[in-house]
Amino acid sequence: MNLVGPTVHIVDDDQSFRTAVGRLLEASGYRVAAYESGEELLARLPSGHGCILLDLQMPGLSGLELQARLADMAPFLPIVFLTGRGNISITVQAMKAGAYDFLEKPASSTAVLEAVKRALQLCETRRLEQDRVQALHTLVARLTPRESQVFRLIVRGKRNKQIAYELSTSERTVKAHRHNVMEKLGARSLAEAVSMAERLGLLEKTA
Amino acid sequence: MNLVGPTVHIVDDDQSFRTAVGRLLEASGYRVAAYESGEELLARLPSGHGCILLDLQMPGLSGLELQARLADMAPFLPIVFLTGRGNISITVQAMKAGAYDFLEKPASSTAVLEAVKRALQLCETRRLEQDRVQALHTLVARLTPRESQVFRLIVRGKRNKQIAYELSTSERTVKAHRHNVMEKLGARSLAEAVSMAERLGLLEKTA
DNA sequence: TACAATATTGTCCTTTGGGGCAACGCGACG
DNA sequence: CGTCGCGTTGCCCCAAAGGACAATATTGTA
Repeated sequence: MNLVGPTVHIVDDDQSFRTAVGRLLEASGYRVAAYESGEELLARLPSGHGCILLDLQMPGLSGLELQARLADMAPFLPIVFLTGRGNISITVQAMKAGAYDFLEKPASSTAVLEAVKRALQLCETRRLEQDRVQALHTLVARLTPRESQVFRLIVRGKRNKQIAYELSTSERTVKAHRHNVMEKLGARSLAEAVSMAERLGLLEKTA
Repeated sequence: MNLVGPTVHIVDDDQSFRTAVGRLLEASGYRVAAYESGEELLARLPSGHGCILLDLQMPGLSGLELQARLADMAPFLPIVFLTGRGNISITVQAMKAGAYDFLEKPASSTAVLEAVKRALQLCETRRLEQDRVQALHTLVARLTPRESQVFRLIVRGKRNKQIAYELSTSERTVKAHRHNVMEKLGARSLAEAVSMAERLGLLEKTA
């Protein structure tokens, strides 16, 4: 699904605007998907590489409301607001909520293209980071419940003896689990295992 | 120096405004320091717990220019813009540059107080985080050059043997350094040492 | 010059970690 | 009913780490 290249999702209730901006972006080599409302965007929730060009005032979901929904549902798609009736207060709200940029209509072609270009770069960065974390999650998910317990204790510096005591089992058993953990995670040293746990936030949580 | 409580630094070229806002904040129990220009603020660079209330248009340094300077010089002081002649573009610039909030004159007392209150909370959060990192830096700084080298290799999962080889010394020596490292860092396990290194970004850098 | 910090190395012993080999009990699923 | 995944455990052995005790060499500085 990612073979299609970056897609710019345009959400605006003004049909002529969608067409105009869509042509501009397509002329620059981007794939474009247009939506008449926030509800429509949510219905065909975009995935993959891209960004969102969002109007502020629309019938139904407002831009800010849609932004809030998207923060959960499509966290890697940067949002660029592009609106005609903005004000400072709204702008601040949008930026605080994580908008990547905020442009005013009419915006110059170069401004829009520049914003889209950078937003797509950000999307790529987010996805790479997401992929790294996802890969770690996948590895950790393959641990059995018991192995997972042992893992948490290992990366907190507990000795096999202590782990055995805390889990009410024998040291030999802990060794077996420990072996499985390291193998399943592909960690060639304790340092690697700790590092993985750190990136997954397993060290603060259970503190 | 931190016994004095949070200080709100007001930077505005309008004397009557400084006085008015200053009184409002003092009435709410904050310490206040007022500055007529960005240059004046930089000259008596504030330290400690606080935040900055910043006008946009001023003779000399503009608000955005001052913000850029402060990002380096006082990174824990959140900046709240409070200006009468703002526009969306400027707002976006300020927010992208890390401003905490952006209010328009005239702003209601409650809006100003609320923004200041939250900015001070953010300052506190930043300072706590900063203190943690600083504490780690201090510990690591106490390592001798050789110990530091050993530390970097330890937290990357290298065996004493390998470290000895890489540093062209004996395994016994590495053991000695390793012992010193763990003691100086107060790490009771390898996991703790790795965790400290991770927080200091020592694992990506030398990767 | 003498002291302090740093880097170095040795021997000896104990504790821990890691792995091989083998085995048992249990619950799930076909 | 048999297989499989999971958790369990024992014995034995080797490698690695940690600590005790001791010592040497270099260098910068009081």
